[in-house]
Amino acid sequence: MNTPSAVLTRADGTPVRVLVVDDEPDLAEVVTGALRYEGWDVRAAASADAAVREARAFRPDAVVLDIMLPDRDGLSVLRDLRAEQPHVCVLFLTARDAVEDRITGITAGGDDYVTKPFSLGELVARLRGLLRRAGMTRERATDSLLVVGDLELDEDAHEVTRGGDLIDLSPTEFQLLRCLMRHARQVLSKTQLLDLVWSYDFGGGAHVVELYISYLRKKIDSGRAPMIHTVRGAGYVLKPAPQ
Amino acid sequence: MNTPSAVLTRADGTPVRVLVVDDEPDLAEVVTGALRYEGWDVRAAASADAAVREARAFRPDAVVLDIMLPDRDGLSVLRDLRAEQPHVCVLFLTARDAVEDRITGITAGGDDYVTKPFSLGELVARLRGLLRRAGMTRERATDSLLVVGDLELDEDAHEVTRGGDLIDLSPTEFQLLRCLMRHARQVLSKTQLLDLVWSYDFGGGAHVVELYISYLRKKIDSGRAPMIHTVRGAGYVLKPAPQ
DNA sequence: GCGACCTCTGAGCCGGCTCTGAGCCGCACC
DNA sequence: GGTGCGGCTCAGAGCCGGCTCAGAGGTCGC
Repeated sequence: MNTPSAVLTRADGTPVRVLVVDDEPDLAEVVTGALRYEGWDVRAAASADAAVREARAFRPDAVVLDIMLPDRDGLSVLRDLRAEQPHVCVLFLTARDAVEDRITGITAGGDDYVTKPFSLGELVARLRGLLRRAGMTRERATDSLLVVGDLELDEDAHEVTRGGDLIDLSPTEFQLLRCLMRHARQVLSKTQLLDLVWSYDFGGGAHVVELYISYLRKKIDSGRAPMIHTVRGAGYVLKPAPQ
Repeated sequence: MNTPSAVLTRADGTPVRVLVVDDEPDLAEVVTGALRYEGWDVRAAASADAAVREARAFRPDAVVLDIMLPDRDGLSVLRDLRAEQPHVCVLFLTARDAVEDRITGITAGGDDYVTKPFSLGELVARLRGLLRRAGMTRERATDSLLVVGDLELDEDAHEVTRGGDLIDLSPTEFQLLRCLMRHARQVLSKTQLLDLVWSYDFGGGAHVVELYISYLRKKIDSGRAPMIHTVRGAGYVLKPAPQ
């Protein structure tokens, strides 16, 4: 789905390395798959000890780390990781109701976290942001900007403009648009959008996607040449409006 | 039946390898036949355990996997397959009403699924898409574009143009044209088209094919040199119009 | 505790798509 | 030239996919 040029790479041109640490096999599988699909080099570990061992051998650029592990606390794993690789980026996975004060200290150090249940698109975007800000990749700071035609989306500032006009979007609308923009000129099925934008435990059907597409159209396309197109029986595409 | 140049091959030039996993012998037979017709190297397995065993020996590039297997769940099979071959592509087969649960998130990982009853052309197209995007073949990313004369069909964007003019097609028209273009300069019988474009449980006769050919002609050939030709008693061919 | 916003469900509507049937045309073989 | 078959096209019925609206429930901030 990504064109090769869009793959985030390290300074030396090899794919970014990510270690996924989670003890739930299904979740680990889905996350691993999504990151691999980004073109990254991914390995998985199911416990804290395995994570430390794997990190030593694999030397990842980033670690996706579940805070609730069977054997040890995530924060102690962080200390172990940092002891050997001070510059590794860490993205924590945490339950919503879990204490946030422990985490807030972390984010000050440049790391980030997402709360369960999360969406895969969000996870990938956060990870990309971490890596980019850590200067670990070939992308420049300005590459937080997605551009399709006269439509611009700034992933860092969470800002969207069309033809220079600022457009206010809700969180879900923003994620949906980001997803469409990252795959511009390419039909995405409702299921794909559901899998990327909505959290993995979402029980509902693809109807929500239609609904949010209609919201987006109102905010982005209304009164202008449409950019969001329906492909009946297939899904939706975002394309620059022809002049 | 394909011209050799059209056969999708791995990087080393050997045919793509596909493992078909389904416990219904009839369906497995049909699918296996269709994939062999593409020039691919196909093997079959009738259970999850057999699939994992076969995959170990056969080392397929892609797996067509029925989600409803007698012995095990589809997602757990996926895990087992990925554990040994992290980059194998998986196309799930699933009943229409059984979608939604159990396989959420898989399209975000680059895998895909088709719902029963499906058409063989659809199955093949999805599989080709998976393999192409996984970079497992000689084709480049740009090869989502089919070109015959001044007629172009972009499988990713679901876009068709003739002489630069955008042509709007319904889902069935699109599939039919894709099928004709993939077998350009080659007579396809109405039965073949029926088998490829319509789902395998379609009850009607070949008359629909005539009907849809006439729709296509109106949209593609009208006012220009015709590209779709009738071969009386044999079927239809798509050829570049002579200048 | 209240209000604003966001998210999702359900229902209804509309349009277009798909397929059936019938009639017509023309080629081909008597 | 007649007849029959294969193919083409039109018209219409039914259905399905997608869009929108209205409203319930939840969350967050004040």
